Formats: sequence, C-alpha cells, structure tokens
Amino acid sequence: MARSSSSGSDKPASGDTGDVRRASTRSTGSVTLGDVAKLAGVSPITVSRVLNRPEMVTADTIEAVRRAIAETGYVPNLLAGGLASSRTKLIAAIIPTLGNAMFIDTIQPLNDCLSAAGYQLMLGLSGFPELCEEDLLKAILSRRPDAIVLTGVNHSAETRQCLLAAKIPVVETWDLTATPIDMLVGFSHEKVGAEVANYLFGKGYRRFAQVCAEDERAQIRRRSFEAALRDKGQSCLSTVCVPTPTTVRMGREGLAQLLAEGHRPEVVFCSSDVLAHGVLAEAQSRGLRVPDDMAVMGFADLDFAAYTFPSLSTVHVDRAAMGRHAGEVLLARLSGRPVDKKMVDIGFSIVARASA
Amino acid sequence: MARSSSSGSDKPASGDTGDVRRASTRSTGSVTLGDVAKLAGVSPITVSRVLNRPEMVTADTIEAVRRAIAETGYVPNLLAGGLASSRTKLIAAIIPTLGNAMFIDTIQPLNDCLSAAGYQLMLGLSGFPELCEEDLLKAILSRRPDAIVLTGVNHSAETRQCLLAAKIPVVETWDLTATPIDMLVGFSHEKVGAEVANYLFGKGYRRFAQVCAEDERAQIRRRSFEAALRDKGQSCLSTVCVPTPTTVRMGREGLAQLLAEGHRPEVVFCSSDVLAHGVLAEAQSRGLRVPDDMAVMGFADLDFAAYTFPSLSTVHVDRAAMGRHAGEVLLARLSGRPVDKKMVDIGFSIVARASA
DNA sequence: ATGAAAGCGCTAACAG
DNA sequence: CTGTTAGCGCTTTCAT
Repeated sequence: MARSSSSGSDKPASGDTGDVRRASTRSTGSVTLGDVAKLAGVSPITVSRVLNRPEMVTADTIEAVRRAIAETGYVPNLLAGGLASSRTKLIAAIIPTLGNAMFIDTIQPLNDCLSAAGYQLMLGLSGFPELCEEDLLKAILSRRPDAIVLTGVNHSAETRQCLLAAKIPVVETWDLTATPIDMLVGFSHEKVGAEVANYLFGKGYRRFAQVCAEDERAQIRRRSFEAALRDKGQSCLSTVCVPTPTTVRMGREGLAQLLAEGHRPEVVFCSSDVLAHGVLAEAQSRGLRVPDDMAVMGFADLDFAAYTFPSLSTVHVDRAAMGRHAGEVLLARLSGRPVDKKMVDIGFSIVARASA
Repeated sequence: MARSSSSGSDKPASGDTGDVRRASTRSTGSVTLGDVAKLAGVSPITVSRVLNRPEMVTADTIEAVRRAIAETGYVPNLLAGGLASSRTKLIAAIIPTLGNAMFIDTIQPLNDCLSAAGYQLMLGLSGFPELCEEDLLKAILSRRPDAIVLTGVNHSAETRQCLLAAKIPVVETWDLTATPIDMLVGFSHEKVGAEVANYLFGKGYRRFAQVCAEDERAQIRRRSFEAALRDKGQSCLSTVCVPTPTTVRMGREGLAQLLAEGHRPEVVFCSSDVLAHGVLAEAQSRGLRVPDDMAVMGFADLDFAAYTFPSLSTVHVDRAAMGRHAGEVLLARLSGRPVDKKMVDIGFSIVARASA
C-alpha cells in the first residue's frame, strides 16, 4: 500500500527489499512525517512545508501531500515540532480557580482569540494560596509555552526569576502595578474600594459592613474601602472574611454572622457578586427589605446575579475585554508587531441599581 | 557571496581542535540537562535519573545534582522528554464550555486527582456544536497526551478513528452507552427524564412544560420525559428550547415566553438548575407562588441555585465523583494496574424540595 | 521550489 | 550505580 501513487501501475512488492519499512528500535507506531512523505513521493521537509508554510510549495505538491495525509490519518507531533523550532503554539494562563465565574469570563475570550490565531491555551490552576505558584509555573514552563498570562501582579522573587529566564512574553491581568514583569492589562482595586466608599457615603449611608473573600485583591479593595471611610470620619462596623473559592452559601452565612454579632448595617459591601447574591438571598429569606432595611453592593457584575436580583448594585468590570486585550497584545508580540500599550487600565464603573 | 558569513575555511574539519565548546547552530539559550550534568560532574542520563527515578541513584549524587539544578535554575524540557519517552504526563479533557458550572464541578476533582499523580490536565473546549470536535481532537492529539477524557458518548466515526489510532486510554463521561470507545463513567439521561416524569405525575401534576437547552444530553432527557408522559396518557404543553451555554437570564425569558404563549403549566421541568434558577426568579418577580401556582424541577443540583432558592427540587448528580472516578480509572490504566470496572453508572437521585 | 544533513533536549537500551 | 550510544519526529540551515 505504501508506495508511490503517482501513476497507476502499482507493482506488488517487486522483489527489491531495499526500503522495507524496518521497525526502528523504538518506534512509537504512529504515522510520521516521513511516512507521509514516502507515500506522497516527496521529502519529509516538503510535507513540513505544506503544513507550516504552504506558500513555499506548488499547488500540485500540496495536493499530493494533502492526499497522503488524509490517507494515512497523520497527526503532526508537536512535541517534535516544538523541540526543533522552539515554538510550541502553546500559551499558558494561570488562574486561581475554575470555580469563579469572574476568571472564566476573562479566559473564554482569551481562548477564542488565541485559538483563532492557531494557538492553544493551557490552563494552570494555582488555587488561591499563592504558596506553590512557583511549582505550578515550573510545571507549565517545562512544556515550553510561547507566552504566559498571569492573574494578579504579586509574584514571588523566584516566580519573577523563572519568568525572566524563560524569556517569553508575559501578560499580567486583573490588577495594576508600576512594575509589571512585561505587559499588563488590569484595573485598580484600590480605586474600586475608595470609589465604592465615596459612592455609599454620598448616598447617605453611615453604618457599613463587609463580607469579603480571603483573596489578595479582595483584601486590597476592602482596605481601601476602610481607608476611604476613615478619611470621612467613618468606619466599618464589621467585616466577615470567608475562604476562597467563595460561594453563594458563604454570602448567606456571612450576613447571618453579621446579624448574629448584633450588627445592623445600613449597607453591606461584598467582595464579589457571588457573596452579594448570598447576602441578598439571606436578606430576602429573613424578610429584610432591600435597600430600605439594608442595602447591598457587590463586585464584578456577574450575569447570574444580575438576572436573579436585578436590583443588585455592583461594580462593573469588563472581564471579557480584559481577556481579549490580553490575547491581542500577546499575539502582536508573538508576531513581531509593535505593541502599542504595554500597560492598560481597563477601568471599572459603579452600577447603581435599586439595591443601594 | 552568501558564504561570506561562514567563519573559518570551507575545508572539511581536517583534524582536531575537537573539544572547543562550539556554539551549536541553533541553541535556545536555556539551561539543559547537559549543563546541569557538567556542573554536577556527572553524565546527562544521571541527571535525568535524579529527576525521574531517584531510587536508581545514590543519595550523594542526588544531592550534587539537586544543587546544580538549583544553581542553574534548570527547568526540564518536557517536549524533549516526551518525544524521547513517548510519555508526556499530559492528560487532555474535552468539555463543551467553561461557562457551565456542571462541567467545572467534574473537571476540578479530575484535575486534583491527576496533578496529585504528577500529571497535567489540558482542557479543550469544544463549544456545544459537536461540529468541529474532530479538529479540536487533532489539535489536542498533536501534543501527544497520555490519555484523554471526553464529555458525552456520541462521537463521529472520524473522531473514534482518531482516538483508536492514538492508542491511548480514553474515558467517556456524562453519559452511558453500550459501545464505549474504552472506559466510561456516566449516568442515564433517559432514566432521568423518565423518573422525573414519574415523580411529577405521582405528585399529581398534570399540566407540564419544559425549558430545555439545545444540548444533546438535555434533549435526551427531554424526549424521555415526554415519552414517559405519553405512557401515562399525558403530554407536555410546551417546551421552550434555549441555546447553549445557558444562563439564568434564559431561564427567566423561558418562563416569560411560556406564559406569553398562554400556557399555565402546573410544573416546569428545566434542563439544568441554571435555567430553573431563572424560572424561579421570573416566577418570583411575577408574584407567582411556588409550588402552589407553579412548581419547578431542575437538574444537576448546583450549589448556587440551592442556596438562592432552597426550595428548588432537582435531580442530584454527583459530578465530583464522576471526575474523581474518571481520574482514578485513568491513573490505574496508565500505571498498569488492572481497571476493575471499565463502565461505571454513577447514577442520580431526585431531590424533592419544597418547589415541587 | 525542493532536498540533505544536522541537530533540538531528552531517555531507552544496553554496557561496564 | 553510572555511562555510552543512538535515536524520538520534526525543523533549521544551506545547497541545488
């Protein structure tokens, strides 16, 4: 079967044993470039070109090779290709968890953007404890991705070192810093906390409480919120902290705890819409009127919350734009195009709905 | 003339000067096994052993090598390793979308399980249209994963062909079939539809409606639900179908549409808790009492729904167990251990809460 | 436009 | 226990 198919007369194994397919010492059994080349009657490199740079090959050759590829069911080996070329078409992204729709909303457009350009996205889950981010990173770097997307800007010295040594484009997301490793697209959590404080103070609220995730960026918003209150001579009655990843249940329990401790806040600022959702559910089940008895402010503007509690006031963050933008700067860099803005603040906005 | 850049004579390397560290034509610059070996004063293969089979090496050697690794910041190249050994420590999983918490709940324990065993999970998103599953699969197979986890059991002939040709362990999940490709862990969507029909009929409901995702498995549940109703001489008033991935919003709109069409169902069976959540939100905003005016049945038993609408009746599916189990059978197979059950029905149960 | 030779960095298979 | 040799399958470089 595996003979030149060029012109008809296909003699059955005509004696000469010259190129009998000798099993090499450790063949993997799968079809290789060489097999396709033999079938198509060309050299391996030509098959490679058909796949990677078809403009260098004549239409006839392409046709013959395509046929051979289809006939053999050849699937390229990107381990070999990546090893030889130092380009893997692989891009890694590290996020804390799959359990948080916030990050997913960023990853999805990133993935779309990259796969449209022929890259594959590999996800790494750091789990919120930033403890072993370095190990994860090494595991990821050992696959030699062409670039990497990080969540957050607070990395250990070792992590930065690894990243620098890898000499690949890096995009940090979900935060801002004056000293990015490479490129950056995020927004200011400090500003969020401060502006929310201003907003709520401006609405006349004076008894504040929080339900806040034990997450680095959530804590930044929290502290900034408290600081801004202090500037106004106010303070936060109480803050309930809950472990990550957060759930609606924790929001419910958070409010339950605040009330059990005897607090009667006029408004509760939650570190995410998931928690705010839980707080609203709990308030509702207790017959509290929102915002008259108690107002609620969330963060992120998640769909499911907005469609369950349309009154939820929140902070809108364009997560999809963040993902898209991260993909775009990466692709620009990888294709040698100039990257206009290495640092981008995508901003945020307070969405005032009936709950606060 | 083009050759002018060549340093040194054209003559064949006449002679000797052999061991000058001649920069290889295309070095990638990063630290290699060889560099570590040189520093540690051992051979490359010994470094490899320290990393992969330390039990074959003396403690002293390990120590020396470890030091050299730390000193150089060496990060193994798994492209090269995988190419040489035909084992990549990479396992792929294909799911329809990241936007559905159902699948995430399966993937998370799968990931935990695999990474604890030193494997890395690579996610592939097929998007619900099973159209180009084959292209995605080829892109994934080109990274030579050691095994693959699929969502669903309905694959094209080409897909099955690719999978067979790859000769790697395969686990299909989220469904049952008499003819799995290899291993299987799922449950019967047919049974779900039928049992829900029985349950609701038994509770005395007679006017049924559905809000159902345009998803293969959801449609199986739907048809089975309708068939079971027919067996009882009943029928479904109306079914609103919504595109995937589904959202809470679609659930709201689904109920709105049912009511706008003039239907007054006694009970609405939704193809997921996300949709049921939306239906409940819409019902609530219209002042409908649940279950007195209208009952609601969901599917999957998602946390966020249960904690927002604790009364939501639903079908419980142990998604985490499915993921864990998939990981376990895979690891068993990969380590040569016998796999006790190649096909596992993890079952489901109807959770009767106050909403139905 | 196509091909030949030489690796990419690592590990399997054998020595010693 | 450690080293030597020979590839894994592909792409680069340089030649034709």
